Amino acid sequence: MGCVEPAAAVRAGRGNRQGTFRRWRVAEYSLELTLDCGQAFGWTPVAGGWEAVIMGRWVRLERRGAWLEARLAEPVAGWDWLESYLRLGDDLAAVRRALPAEDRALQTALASCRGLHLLRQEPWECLAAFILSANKQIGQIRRMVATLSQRFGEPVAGPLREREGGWRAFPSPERLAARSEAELRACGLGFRAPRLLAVARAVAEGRFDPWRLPELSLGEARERLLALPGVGPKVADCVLLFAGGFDEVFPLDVWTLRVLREAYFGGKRVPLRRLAAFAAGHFGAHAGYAQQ
DNA sequence: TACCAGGAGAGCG
DNA sequence: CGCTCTCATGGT
Repeated sequence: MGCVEPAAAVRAGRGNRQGTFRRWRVAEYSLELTLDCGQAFGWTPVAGGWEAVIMGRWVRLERRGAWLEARLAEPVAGWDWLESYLRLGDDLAAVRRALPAEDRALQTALASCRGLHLLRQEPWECLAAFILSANKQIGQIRRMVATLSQRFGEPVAGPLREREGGWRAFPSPERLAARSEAELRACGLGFRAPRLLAVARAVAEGRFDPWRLPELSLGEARERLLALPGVGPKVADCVLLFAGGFDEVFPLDVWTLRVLREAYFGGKRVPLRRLAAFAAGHFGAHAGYAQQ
């Protein structure tokens, strides 16, 4: 039954309470580990909390003792969208129990990442961000996402921020598709600009629908992602895991490859496809949590 | 200044 | 296939 205390859920009418403030009693939830681990790139630490625009709304999250608090700029009718995004229903203890107990390297990693949740992000923004991630560091990815939002994103109600011209959502496919490659390059995207633009146009024109990925089988979803320019195995797996609801996916990047080689193959050089096969078999249904 | 960053795509043998 | 090189840009 997850991290949400049943009494709180009942009292709040299962998340349908109206307003700009909501809090959940959580057993295990680290905002820092969850929002700053490289799965999402839009969150900023502000005055002891975390702020971002998600699902078209400005949101501030803060941890107070056993409570996770959310604050909005405008009232909403319900909170399911945020509970889903944060995956508040995930029972981390149950996830840990389902992962291989005899794996010491994994158990050590789990112990140091207590409270790290996967997120269920918006498919389009997640796809775009990971297309931008190619050969970039996390800080640079954040900057690209922020610049695109500032210049091309939809304005969103939020607290005053004079210097940056207010809060904006990550630009929709349609808004990006209306721009030129030169305008995207001017945001520091480099060779990623034509890739992002091509995918934005594919989505805007209805040739690809990232919101429908969860309806597909894993194989089908991955295949469709890989057909897009700028999307290879790593980016595809990140989108499948962080936005597609496929928890069994284990994205292989340079860091996880390094760790896998160290922990399970004595640091020796191993063919990438062998590492992929090992990860797929070893970690099981919650491989995504193991990877994070 | 040289090197590299949580990849992908093109060009080889 | 599997390997290597290139691709823009900004930060150490």
